[in-house]
Amino acid sequence: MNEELIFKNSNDDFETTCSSIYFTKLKRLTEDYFNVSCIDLAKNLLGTILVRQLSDGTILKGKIVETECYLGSEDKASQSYNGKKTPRNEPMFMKPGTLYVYMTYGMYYCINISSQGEGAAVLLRSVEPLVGLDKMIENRCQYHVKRKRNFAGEKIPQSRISRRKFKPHELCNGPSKLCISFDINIENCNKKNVSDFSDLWLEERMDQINESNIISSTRIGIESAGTEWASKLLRFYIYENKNVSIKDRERELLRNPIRNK
DNA sequence: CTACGGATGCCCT
DNA sequence: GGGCATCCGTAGA
Repeated sequence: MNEELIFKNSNDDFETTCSSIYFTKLKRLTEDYFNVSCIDLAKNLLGTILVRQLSDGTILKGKIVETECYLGSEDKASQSYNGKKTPRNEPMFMKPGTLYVYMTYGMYYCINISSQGEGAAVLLRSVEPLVGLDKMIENRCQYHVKRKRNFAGEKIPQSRISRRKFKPHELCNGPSKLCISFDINIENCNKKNVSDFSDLWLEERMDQINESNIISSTRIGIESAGTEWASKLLRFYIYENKNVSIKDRERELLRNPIRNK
């Protein structure tokens, strides 16, 4: 549609297209935007732009392409199930638009945005990188440097770390990958309200997003909550977007049998 | 391509 | 002490 800009990375094989979003001043989402039901917010967030300003002034941008709902008291998979309120999940109960960042598996973060509804929040699962890909790669690489070993527990030689390459769609295709790429952690983002925070905010979408290109699917990694809640369609993603962490081919077929054959 | 196991630290019971 | 809204490398098809 609009003119496209080719982004080049220091790696030769690393390039991606980026729409004119890079140049456009988009409207920031204000508090009213977040004061809707969890499911509405999860769908509305698809296509909106996540913007992060790092302490050194670097701007990172990405389009939200995958979200999940955690409904609150009734939802067995939610940390706020049964009205459970703890120091950790308090942001889920704060006013809509509040960021809830928590640590999982001892080494990863996830970021949520609270919505209307007691204890309800939307998990941001995947983002399509648009601006600042170099910095995102650096953040992902540094994460490995910090660990000084790979995930098999072997030490990684420095030379190998610097050679590690990321394709654009591998940078933020998962809740914790996006937190690493965007340098989001508890200390710098938890409990802030996205409608009034200078380091992280959201901007209105330019894409046409509607029921025809949203896939509804089951949530990821919550099987232990039991089949009833694990099978509810509370995950939403943009159809045919490469940055989605896990695709649901069955649901895509149901939605669009002709296009998929 | 999918399946699987291990890392790792903190929260909550 | 159990479990976790994950990720990654390896093994095998």
